[in-house]
Amino acid sequence: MSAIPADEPNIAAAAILRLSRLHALDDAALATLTVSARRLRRVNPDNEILVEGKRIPETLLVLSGWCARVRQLADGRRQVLSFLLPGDLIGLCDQVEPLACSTVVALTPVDLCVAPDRGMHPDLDRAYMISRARDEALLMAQIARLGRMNAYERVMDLLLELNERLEMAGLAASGRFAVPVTQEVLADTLGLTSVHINRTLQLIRAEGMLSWKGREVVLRDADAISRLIGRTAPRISGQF
Amino acid sequence: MSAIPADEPNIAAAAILRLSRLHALDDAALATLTVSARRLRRVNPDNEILVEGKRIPETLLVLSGWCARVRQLADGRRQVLSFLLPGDLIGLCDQVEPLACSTVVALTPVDLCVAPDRGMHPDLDRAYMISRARDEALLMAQIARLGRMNAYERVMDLLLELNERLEMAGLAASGRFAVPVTQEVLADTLGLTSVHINRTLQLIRAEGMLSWKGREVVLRDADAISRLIGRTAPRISGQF
DNA sequence: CGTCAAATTGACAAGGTTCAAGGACCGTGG
DNA sequence: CCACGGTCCTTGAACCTTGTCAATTTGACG
Repeated sequence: MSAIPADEPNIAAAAILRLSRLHALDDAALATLTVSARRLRRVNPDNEILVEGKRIPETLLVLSGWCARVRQLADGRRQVLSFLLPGDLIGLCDQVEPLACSTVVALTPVDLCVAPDRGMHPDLDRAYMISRARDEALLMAQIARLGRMNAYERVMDLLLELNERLEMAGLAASGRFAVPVTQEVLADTLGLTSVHINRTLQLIRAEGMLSWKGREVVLRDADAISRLIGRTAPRISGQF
Repeated sequence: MSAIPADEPNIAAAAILRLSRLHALDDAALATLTVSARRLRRVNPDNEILVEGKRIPETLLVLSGWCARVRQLADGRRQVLSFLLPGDLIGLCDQVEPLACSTVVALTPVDLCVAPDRGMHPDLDRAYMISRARDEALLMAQIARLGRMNAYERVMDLLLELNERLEMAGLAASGRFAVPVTQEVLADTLGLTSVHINRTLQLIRAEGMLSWKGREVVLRDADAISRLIGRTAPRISGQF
């Protein structure tokens, strides 16, 4: 969590912070990450990073920007399965000939790098495993949201989740963070229409629990909101 | 896929068939599985096999019966995340101190055994990895169902998925299989009420695509239904 | 035959969608 | 610097899918 050379132009800072919080990384692992992050790849909004059914050439690490795993139905309806934020891994799996089971698309300008291979650093491997477990837990949380929460709860719950995840990457503090996506995307995430997302957000803002100006969100009292909607954050391993 | 001793009292047949279809298993792996399956554990309906947040002592293999991964909201609402069918693994993950991120409950009388440890047979390890990837794909399919399908499509899509999964374990043939759960459970799975599930099933039956007597379901023409609702089955690796 | 859970039905309410239009915002080019 | 164009946000009204509540029927089983 220390040992990141201060002179690095740290595009990777958020990603490294998140990974090192999943599992403490030794200097060698940090160095490898830093080196990997130098070879970065930029992807523009709406460009596909992975395509459903195609081979996964390598595991990628999100350094900055937001991506989404999406599934498209035959008639064009779209469902966002999950957001991929800085520090998240794309295409991580133990398959030999892995096929992507969902398309991954950039929602904002995104900086990626190829994630260091497994088997190089035990610490890094551990962080990968924990990351994968959290991914799965997020999918489950998403199922519960879509299946059993109303619009109000879905929005709140998602915002709380984003707050937690971004906080881990140092991208949120005291309930304040950027949500650089349109209400349309939120709608496709929460199984609602953008019209209804809009109305729900207005209701929440009117209640004063939330401010949302431009792309900046501020949750007034995350704990209170958690209690209000009865949220239980996913727990995977010891600390988190 | 052969080599299962014919004299075994084969409670484990379905599970072994499924696993061997995920990845061909050599005789040693089959033998190990067969031995593991001898020490079986019976769980009665509504009993919890894993509890959210508790440690996962060992990976289990479902031999017979249906289980469900469920998430309970604070006010009692319940969401079934996925069904666990014969041949499915419970608690499979690479964590060192893994915590269950969902409760697993028996829906019917269930026979389980402890799954052979990893690292014993390469074939078995591969089957495990593929199984885990499929699990994840099923979660994603579930998200798309809940987020972007209506009641009619949700029911159809779930039945098609169950047909495919049970077929792989030899428990479904030509669209015929048992669904040993109440409409209440289906409702908790599909994010609907049991009343609405009931009405939707009646509609589907009236259209003649489906018969559902007792706990026996018959899909008249699975391919036609697939096309009708624009279903695309999840693909993970080469064959499946 | 009685009992209990599960399935079914009806009437009504509500949450969310649809469609259509107007307004705010922002980068671009003249 | 301002006008233009596009995307996103916002709003209203009608509509429809699904939920709620409560009662009735069915079916399995002792």
